Amino acid sequence: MGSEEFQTARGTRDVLSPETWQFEAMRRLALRWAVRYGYELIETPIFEKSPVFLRVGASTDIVQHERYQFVDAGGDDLTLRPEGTAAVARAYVQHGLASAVQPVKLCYYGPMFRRERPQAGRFRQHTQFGVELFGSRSPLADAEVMLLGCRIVDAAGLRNPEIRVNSLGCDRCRPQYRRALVDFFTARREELCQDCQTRLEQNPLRLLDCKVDVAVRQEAPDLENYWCDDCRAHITTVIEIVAASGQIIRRDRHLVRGLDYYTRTVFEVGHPGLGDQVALFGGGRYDGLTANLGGESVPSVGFGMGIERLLSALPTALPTLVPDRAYVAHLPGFERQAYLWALKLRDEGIAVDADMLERSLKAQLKEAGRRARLALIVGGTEWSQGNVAVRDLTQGSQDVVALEEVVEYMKTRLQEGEL
RNA sequence: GUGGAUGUAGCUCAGUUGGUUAGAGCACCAGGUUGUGGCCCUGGGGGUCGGGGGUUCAAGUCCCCUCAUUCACCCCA
Repeated sequence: MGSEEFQTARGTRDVLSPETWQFEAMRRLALRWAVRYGYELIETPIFEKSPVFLRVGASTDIVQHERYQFVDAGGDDLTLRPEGTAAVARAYVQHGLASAVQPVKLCYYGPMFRRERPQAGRFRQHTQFGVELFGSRSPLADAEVMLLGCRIVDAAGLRNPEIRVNSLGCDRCRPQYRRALVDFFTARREELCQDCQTRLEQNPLRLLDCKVDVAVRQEAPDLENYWCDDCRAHITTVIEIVAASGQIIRRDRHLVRGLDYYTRTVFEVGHPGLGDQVALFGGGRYDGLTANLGGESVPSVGFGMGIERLLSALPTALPTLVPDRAYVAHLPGFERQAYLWALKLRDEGIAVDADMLERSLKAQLKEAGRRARLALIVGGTEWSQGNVAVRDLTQGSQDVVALEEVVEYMKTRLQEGEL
């Protein structure tokens, strides 16, 4: 097991083969769909100057308590990114993408860091795929990002995902609702749990999704009755478009989200197998974000998707990208010839292994049987006649092939992979 | 940050009311077959019993602390 101090840090883990290939396949799947929907790929650093995140989520748990923040040797105050949106918005402003052709549709894929207590589907380092659509205030934009997310989930093998959606209103209507909410809960303060009493002061909207005070919250005023005409029209249209596409969507009047930059639309897609609390992906609209980062105000929508969660929820593994392998075994005295053949076959595009432990033919074939589909056996009478024995390790059959035909023979017998 | 459960070989786990050198299956290596894997047989390597302290003639086993894992809460992907 090894010494404790030399193990992965809490909430992090190694991913070994074959699981690594599942991650790789997932990444390709997500990017493939994003490209179909017209997105460009962006990569931002995994750490940013701390103010980038502080500015965007000052009141949220993930930047208040869960930050991996450090001061480097030069005195810079830096933070490992806890989410993708702030960083991508920062890049949008920094590179003047506001003057590019709108809308600007970007997607990203990479690790995120939050110092949380690990548990099922929750890690201190996890991988997110996300998209951000800048420059459109149309309900079509909201619908499009939701639908893209659902396509990826569905294509990965989780059929018929269900979107839960809500509108938090805008600068005009949300303050009124907020006041009504505070009034309502203040009057019934004694009935609230400890957490909710503090939420009442810090983030009243959060009272809506408390799992303890379900009875009280049922009676709380509904956002729907406070939406202004524009907000009402917006969320209504979003739901109509998504539904018209055949995608399941329903409003959840208790859905609010943790990042406080959201305006109007917020949404989540969960999965029963993961427990109802955790979302596969979630996001919303954040019309004021770029303004907070020193740019002009640009309407935008996006989501973040938890890759570890999605992979662990899949009923069956993703198709593998790994090609069939071959193994070049040898009789005593033919190590060098065998190795040269392995090199030649690799140059021909075939995945090939060869013995590096000076093992017996028996041991070589044993290893080959575990990791390869075909084994070449170099040496002996076949070799002296200009041939080589090729053994099919799944069937147990064996052919003698002329050396000049080996490459072609192998290519037709082995299934190619994407890697 | 709060609460519960669990830590014995690479993996999955036995280990009787505390009692000799801590076991099995799988995996790994070698031999049986000096030109052929998968089955079978034989042998082998591999463990500070998570760590520290305590009780005891004696601790994997009992007690305390600690660390890790895990589940739930908080929050979130």
